[in-house]
Amino acid sequence: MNPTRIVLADDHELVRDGIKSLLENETDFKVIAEASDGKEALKVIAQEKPDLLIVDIRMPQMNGLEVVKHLTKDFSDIKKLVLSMHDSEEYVVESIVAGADGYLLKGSSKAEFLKALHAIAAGGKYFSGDISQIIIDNFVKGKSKPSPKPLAESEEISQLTNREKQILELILDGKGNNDVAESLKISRRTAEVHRFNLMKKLNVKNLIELTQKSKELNLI
Amino acid sequence: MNPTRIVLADDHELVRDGIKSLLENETDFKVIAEASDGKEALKVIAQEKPDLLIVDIRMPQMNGLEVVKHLTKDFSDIKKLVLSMHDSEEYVVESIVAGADGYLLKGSSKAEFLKALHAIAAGGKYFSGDISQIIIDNFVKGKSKPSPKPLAESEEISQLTNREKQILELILDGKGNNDVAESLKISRRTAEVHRFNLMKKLNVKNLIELTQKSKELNLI
DNA sequence: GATTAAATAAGTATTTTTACTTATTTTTAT
DNA sequence: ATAAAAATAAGTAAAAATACTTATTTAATC
Repeated sequence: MNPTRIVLADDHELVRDGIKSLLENETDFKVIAEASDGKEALKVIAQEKPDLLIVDIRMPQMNGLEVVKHLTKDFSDIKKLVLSMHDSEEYVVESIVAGADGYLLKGSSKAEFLKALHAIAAGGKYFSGDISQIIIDNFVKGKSKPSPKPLAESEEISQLTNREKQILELILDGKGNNDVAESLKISRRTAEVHRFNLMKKLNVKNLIELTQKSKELNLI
Repeated sequence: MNPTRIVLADDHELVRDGIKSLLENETDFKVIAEASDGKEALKVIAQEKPDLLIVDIRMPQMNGLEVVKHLTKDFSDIKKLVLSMHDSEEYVVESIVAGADGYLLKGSSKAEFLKALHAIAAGGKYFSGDISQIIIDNFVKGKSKPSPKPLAESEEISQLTNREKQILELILDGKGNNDVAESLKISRRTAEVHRFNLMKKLNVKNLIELTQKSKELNLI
C-alpha cells in the first residue's frame, strides 16, 4: 500500500518538526507538505490533495476548525485529525460537528498518535479517550438511538443535480421560492421547478418531510 | 485521600488476578472484593458498597450489562467500568445507554487502564479511543449541534399553551392546516390561528425555522 | 455531430398560507 | 364568582406554494 499522504498545519515549526520526526520511520505515513496558517493550509491542500490533514486549532489567518469545515464541505474525502492543546468542550464539540475524524490532545503519547492515524487512515474515527466525557455529555442525550444509519453520502442526495443541491441548501436556510430566485438571479418559476423536482427525487411531499429527510441525510 | 474501593467481576480467575496485580502497587485503588458471575456481583456490591465496579460483559448467570443497569438504577453513585473483549457496536452502545462510565477493550495498555480508572474515579467518563467511531456513529447524528442546552423544558416551549403544543406536534408531523383541523376536529381557521400564534411565540417565520427551532428544543 | 441531461422559463389552475381583526365560548385561577 | 387566559371560529385580501405541462437554451458525453 502507498503511504498515507499527510499535510501538516500548525503555526509552530517546532511542533511540525516534532510530528515529522515521529513519522519519520513510519512507512505508512508521509508528510508531503506543511502550512503555518489556515489560509495557507487550504491552498496547499487544494494543490496537493493529500489523504489526511493534521491540523492545529489555534492558527493565524484562519483557525483549524474553519479549515476542517472547508474540507468537509469541499474535499470530503480528505481525512482530518485535529490536534489541540485544549480539552475544552467547545473545541471538541465543534470539531466533531465540523466533521473531524479525530481529536487528539497534544499531550497524547506517540503510541496513541499513531493509533489515531492508523484508525483514521483506515476510514475510522479516533477521539482521545480523555475527551469521551465531553462527547458523551454532548451527544448522548436521549437514550435510545434507533438508527445507526451509515452516515455516508446517500444515494438519495446524489441523484440531485448540483443546481438542485444548491437550491436545497437555500430552501433549508428557510428561503422561499422568491428568495431563492432572487439570490440565484433566476426566475421564480425556475426556482419552483427545481424545488418541485428535487422534492420529487427525495420523495417528500412537504417542507417538514424535506427537513426531516435532510436531517437523516446529515445535511442540516 | 482514601483509595477507591473496587469490586472486580469477571468469570476468569486469571483475568481477575491480572487486574489485581496491575493495581497492586497503586495506592489510589484497592480491590476489596471479587465476583465470578453477575448474580454474585450484585450480592457482593450490595454488601460492600464499593466506589467502583470493574465488570466483564460476558459472565454466567447474568451478563455484565445487566449488572450495570441494576447499579445505574439502584446504586447510582457506584461507578462502572465495562471491560470487554469486543469492540462490537451493540455492546458499546448498550453500555453507554446502561449508564457505564467507561468502556475499555481488554487489549488496552496498563497505562490506559489506569487513566480510565482515574478518570472515572474522579467522576468522569472514559471510553477507549478505539471505539470512538462507534460512539460518533451512533450518537452524533445530525451535524449542527448548536446548543448543548439542558434539554429541560425550555422557556420557549413553555409559553405555548397545551393546545398549541399539540398542534405543533401535528405540524411537525408534516400536517397542513387542513390535516390538523381534521384530526382535531376543529375548523381550519382555528388551526390557522393556533399555528399563527405559536409561530409568533416561538419567533419563527416559516416552517423551516420552526423545524430548526424544534430541533433545538429537542422536540424532534 | 448527435444525443442526452441539465438549467432555464412561462402558463394555468388550484390549494395553502400569511397576516391580520373581531368575537364568542370555555377553562382555569384567585 | 369573576376576571383573565385559552380555545374556538369566521372574514378578508394578498402572497406563496402546488402540481403540472411545455419549451428553449446550454453543457456534457459518446
